[in-house]
Amino acid sequence: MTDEDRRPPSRRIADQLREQIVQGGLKPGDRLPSERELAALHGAARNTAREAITILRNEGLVDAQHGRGAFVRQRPAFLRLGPARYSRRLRRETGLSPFRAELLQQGRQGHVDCTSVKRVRPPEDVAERLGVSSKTKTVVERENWYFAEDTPVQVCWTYIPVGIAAGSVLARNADLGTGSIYARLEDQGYPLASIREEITARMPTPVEVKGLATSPGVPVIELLHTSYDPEGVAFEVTRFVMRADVMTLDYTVPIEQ
Amino acid sequence: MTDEDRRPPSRRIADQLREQIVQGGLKPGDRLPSERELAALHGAARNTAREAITILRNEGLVDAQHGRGAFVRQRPAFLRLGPARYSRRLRRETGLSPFRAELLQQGRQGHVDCTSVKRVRPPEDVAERLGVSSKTKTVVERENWYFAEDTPVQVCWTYIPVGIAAGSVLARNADLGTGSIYARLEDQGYPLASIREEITARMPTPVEVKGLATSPGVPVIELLHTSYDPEGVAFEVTRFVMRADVMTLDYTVPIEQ
DNA sequence: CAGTGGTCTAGACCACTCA
DNA sequence: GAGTGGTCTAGACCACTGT
Repeated sequence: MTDEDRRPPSRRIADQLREQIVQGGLKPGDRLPSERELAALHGAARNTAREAITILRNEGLVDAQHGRGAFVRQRPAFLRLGPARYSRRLRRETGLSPFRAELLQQGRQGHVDCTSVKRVRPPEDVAERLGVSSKTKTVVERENWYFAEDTPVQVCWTYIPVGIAAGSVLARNADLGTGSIYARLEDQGYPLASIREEITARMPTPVEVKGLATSPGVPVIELLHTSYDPEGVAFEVTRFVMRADVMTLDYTVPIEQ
Repeated sequence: MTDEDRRPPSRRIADQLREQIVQGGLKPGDRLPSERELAALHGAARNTAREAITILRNEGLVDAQHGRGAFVRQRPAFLRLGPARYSRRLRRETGLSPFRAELLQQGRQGHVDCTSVKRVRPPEDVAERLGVSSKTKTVVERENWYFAEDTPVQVCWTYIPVGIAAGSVLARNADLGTGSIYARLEDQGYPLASIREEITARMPTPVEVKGLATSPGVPVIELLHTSYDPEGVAFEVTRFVMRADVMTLDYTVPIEQ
């Protein structure tokens, strides 16, 4: 009656499949009926069955694979990133970068590829946070790709004022050594005292879909990180783009009275 | 040559429109050519032009309106939510809830609707954080809808152990009074000392699309908030679901040495 | 090879918006 | 009423995956 029948067929088919997924009749990893099967089953055209599956893909519930079928999406083990990864103690004890240290704590493995280091004009929002001009090449940009067990999970671009990076390994694409980037920034006279992180989410661009091996229906988290020294001077900004399906951010913050 | 021509027509049309959008030839709020116009323009079927627009919608770049056309999406003014909104000082000075206090600071207006208060069995993850059983009705659940200038921006479900809420206004759907929920929790002997927030993003469910008046192509941020008293006892958990297109989370966190 | 999803065509009717 | 997006049909060919 009522709503049930007013729904267009593609919605009805989608709703029915979704029901089976959330109820557990279709489990993560299970294959859905093929588009042609679904169409025959519901007395509809194949495009209509296809539209139903598209709806579920856009909700992130289903993952279609060319030539294989459409599958109930598996949520990979979640990575957690919290501010604890920036602590000097952790850096000293493990000698690792924040990302790898955090992964290690969770009993996982990962690596980071630095794909480019160059001097650039900073984006507007980065320039603002660093207090430098966005008109000229005032910063060093380092591009990094992060992998957990060989699957890409995030990209980032780190911006460091030229005055801080110049002459140090920070301005070159070379091994950053023990303790990674924050240890080198400390060497330059900028110990990390506090961070600001601004977070939002959006759909990935086509480039990001390719690079992060994600699929439509999976958003990305965009995080703008700023590092401050004990005097409150911003000395580094990083823009992260993370696969939302594998990432949880985790903040514990004292509340000022 | 090469890649340009191997792309299917729908992609080519989408890429071309995207180019115009990011270059600025098509500005936020501008109407795209109609599906029929696009089809004629490219010598393709209407469905092909439509597919191109669907691609852009799924990227969150375009918003289609039945009977009116497809428009380059306007990013509404961003709301910022930071931990500062939980400070007792702000609560005392304004007498407002964290949400309205934060909005006020940004020169904006909003309101909150509490749509239900009942005793329930807590979800697994909530029970875990509160240290209560998820088998029985150990918590009071309060559902709230948040509006900024009359547009819905987030929903949340707040869970308070029955032992803390019972007998107080927290267990009833009534005006919470000056300072709102955290003032009442303080009255009950639980002043807020620190918070933990766990953040991820995903596509909205159909119910959320309807309730938050968002459209496909706009993800939601899911935030699990836990409140701790000075002894580190968790006394309240809230699950937020926020429209990612209007929301930025903003954390400033000291780094432990 | 058969079966799958990816894409396209050329129509059709409906529901909505706006003048 | 004209124009828009929303949905559907019944075909077709391609590209990919598996056996």
